[in-house]
Amino acid sequence: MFTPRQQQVLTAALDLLVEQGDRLTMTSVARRASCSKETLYKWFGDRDGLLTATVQFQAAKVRMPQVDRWRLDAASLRASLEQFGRDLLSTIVGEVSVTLNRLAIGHAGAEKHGLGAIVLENGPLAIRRRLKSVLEAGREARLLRFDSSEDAYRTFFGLVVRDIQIRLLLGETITFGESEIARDAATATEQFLAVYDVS
Amino acid sequence: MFTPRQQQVLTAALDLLVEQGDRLTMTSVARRASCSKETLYKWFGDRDGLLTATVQFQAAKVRMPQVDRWRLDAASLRASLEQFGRDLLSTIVGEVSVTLNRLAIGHAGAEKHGLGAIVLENGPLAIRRRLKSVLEAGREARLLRFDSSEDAYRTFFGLVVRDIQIRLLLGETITFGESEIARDAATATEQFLAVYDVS
DNA sequence: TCCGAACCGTAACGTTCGGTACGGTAGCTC
DNA sequence: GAGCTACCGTACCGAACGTTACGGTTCGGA
Repeated sequence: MFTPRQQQVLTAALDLLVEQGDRLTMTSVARRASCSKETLYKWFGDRDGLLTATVQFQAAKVRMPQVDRWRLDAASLRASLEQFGRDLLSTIVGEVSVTLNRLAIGHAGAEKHGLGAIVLENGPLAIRRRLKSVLEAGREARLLRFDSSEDAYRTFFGLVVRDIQIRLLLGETITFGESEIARDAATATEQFLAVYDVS
Repeated sequence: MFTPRQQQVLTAALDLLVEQGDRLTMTSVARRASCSKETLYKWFGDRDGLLTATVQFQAAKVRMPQVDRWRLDAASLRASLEQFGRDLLSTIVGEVSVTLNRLAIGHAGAEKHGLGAIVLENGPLAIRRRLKSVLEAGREARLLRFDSSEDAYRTFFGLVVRDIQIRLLLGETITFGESEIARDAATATEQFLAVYDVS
């Protein structure tokens, strides 16, 4: 997809993005990456192309661990859900995630939805794909009860994320360590099971 | 706070903001409002001042209906919660809300958190203030059980909003009518009570 | 050793846009 | 009517920045 040298450039762009947000200039990227602007334009077309490539590059780095589906009982289901909650929260509170979401949201405001689609696809939707199969396995095993796995996923998302993401995006500085993440994921799982568990 | 003429100008700015996002120029605002740029700078200082005033102006227009707290029983509590859910969803899915949230998020990415604070204060936090008192009244009346009303509010927020807001911000076009809002608010209330109801 | 491709660094171009200056006008006061 | 204030419309200035152009360097292959 990208040559090693291109990956160096994209890494530099990502760093600058985290540091300065959307205000990064082509000149600053070229300087940081020790490459010429001509090369940037040759490789990525224009500024939007560079940003798109950067987002794709970052997205490709995120590799979701797969979760076992065999031997699903109440305990392992709960553990899986908690794991998903932790993954989701860890991703969302990360500086890179906040930065790229801000970038994509800014682009969406300029009628350019390309970045938004990429971020959506590789953030929430990637989690969703994995989680849905677990949820459906849980239903299959008579551990959960719901009509639409889509709705169930979105409820889980809401219980985990709550207002964290929007507050981070709006600039609030929330310190979120491993322990808070684990606690929130556990609480959200508890609440999710209180709603969807076969009771 | 603002003279009628100033309100005309801010309305024009808000319209342009919804139409073109953050790309609106001082010239376009002046033209749309039929005023001179000199006046804009005299009244609002600079571009950021104009944007801030626009956000404040819009925020001041949103007047939350108060909810009765007397005679709180299970039915009226449920009705209040549903009403809050509908209010929250209606606000969030509105074009103006999406636009101003995008604007504030962009500013937060540029280390200028002023707009983010205003949006936060007049959006989620305004709802929270009202909802918290209802929640605490519910606890007082032995209808709800929770330790932290803050956590309870945030859970309700998550159950109502789910992934709607982030998807809208990222540019997804979701058609959301009265009926969907009512249904989602009802479902969220149901789920909230399943978690926090004294059972 | 020569050639060409790729790339670096930098200079330059053109546009956009925030911000300022200025002349003209309507309305109000004395 | 003179003078003042507030405002409109427009022209202008300067900086930032995306984009292009160009000379110089490195390096692999014939």
